[in-house]
Amino acid sequence: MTTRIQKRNRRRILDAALEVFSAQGFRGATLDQIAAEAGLSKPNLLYYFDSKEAIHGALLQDLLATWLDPLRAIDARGEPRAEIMAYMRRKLQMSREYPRESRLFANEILQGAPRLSDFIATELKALVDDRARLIRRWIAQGRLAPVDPHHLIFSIWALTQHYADFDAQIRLIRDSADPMAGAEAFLETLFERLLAPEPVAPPLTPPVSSPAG
Amino acid sequence: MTTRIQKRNRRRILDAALEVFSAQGFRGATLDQIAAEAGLSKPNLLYYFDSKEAIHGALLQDLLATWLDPLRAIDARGEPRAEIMAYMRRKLQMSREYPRESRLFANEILQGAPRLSDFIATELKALVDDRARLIRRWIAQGRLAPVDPHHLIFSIWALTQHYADFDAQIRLIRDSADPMAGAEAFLETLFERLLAPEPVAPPLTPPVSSPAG
DNA sequence: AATGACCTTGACTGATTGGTCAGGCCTGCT
DNA sequence: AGCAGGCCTGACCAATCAGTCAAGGTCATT
Repeated sequence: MTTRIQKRNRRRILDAALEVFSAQGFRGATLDQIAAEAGLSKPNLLYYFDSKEAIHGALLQDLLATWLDPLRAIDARGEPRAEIMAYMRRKLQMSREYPRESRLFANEILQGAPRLSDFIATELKALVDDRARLIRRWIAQGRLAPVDPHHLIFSIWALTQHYADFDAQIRLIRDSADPMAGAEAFLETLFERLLAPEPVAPPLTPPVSSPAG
Repeated sequence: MTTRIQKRNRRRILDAALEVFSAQGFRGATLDQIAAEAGLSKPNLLYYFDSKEAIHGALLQDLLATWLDPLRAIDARGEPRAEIMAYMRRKLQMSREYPRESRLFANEILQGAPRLSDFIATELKALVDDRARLIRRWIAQGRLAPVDPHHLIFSIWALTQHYADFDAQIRLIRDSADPMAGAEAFLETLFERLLAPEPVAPPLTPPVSSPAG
């Protein structure tokens, strides 16, 4: 059973670890930093978690448990453009509310995804492929502009996570106190125009002169 | 003066260091790794460079010397949409040809840009602000759709660099041998639709009933 | 082939780091 | 109050790391 103290200290440690790992990467972070941030001693950290790896693994597990939710929430029965716009908005919201988690993830991928390759190759890939099929169906129905579904998903990831992952750069370039100001409106315009089915010419039935069935 | 051997070994070291730093980050990389990758002994590395910091600094300096070129090359006299499309294509080309440099940069920004804040706050910001003014002028002339220039630039960075920085993830999701296949066509569609001035209604002169000058 | 500058390295050092451990403290229960 | 479990820590260890150094090897020039 888990005591009150355990619950509190595990939470403290994971929060401190998220702060440090997301800012320094796995190898750059030290247990001393995490211990200081958590207000605990280093041996005490190791009383609650077996190792540095274990702390990091627990963080990743927490993250992955909800990482796919926004993508999963795309509803096949909804209106295509509204569904994708809502997905983009959910991802942007995640960047705003959980920038440390986004950077933790980015750090892992940047280093070649050594600890995430299994998750990505199985769970994430399966979900993405499924959503790509759905988008392709929507396109075939003429309800979305014909775009490559994988690249569409990647573009949503890239654009939304950029605001969390490259926050330091954006802050230095924009004078605004809120580096994400205006981002949502911009991305809405961008994806509205990308996905609007209007500019798509209906499938041409070329004026056939040859005898057809 | 620099001898033939110096030139060769410095190049070897910087190439090895780029490989290791871009994959592991500054703190994650070790001189032993770099030495092994370069085929030199660790003391020999330190014969050519004063310290680990010095190697990393030399890499950043090399990178920053050309990092702004694509943005600088936007020509105020050119056709607005063509200029921005060409900029996007140059950035994508950089991600294709120099993914390690892109990841080196991304690593730095992710960690809060400790070694780049000066460059970003001065050189990069000045150039971005200048380009933003140019884009705003183009928009005022009705030659581009009205979009926030800063977000437009950020979106080009996000979308193009994503293919280099998140390469590991993309590889695992796409079966294609070339993770960037189709990226250029997709991004061309995306930015064509975003920037096309057509959907923009001309500035409304509302049917005024009150006396106007 | 001799000279001197340049190049290379094994062996080392001090600092940092992840992790251990024996012992002491606190907390909740009776 | 006393006790048993869970909780906490100073001191320590072995491994790893950036960086040093003295000594020996190599190269171009004469």
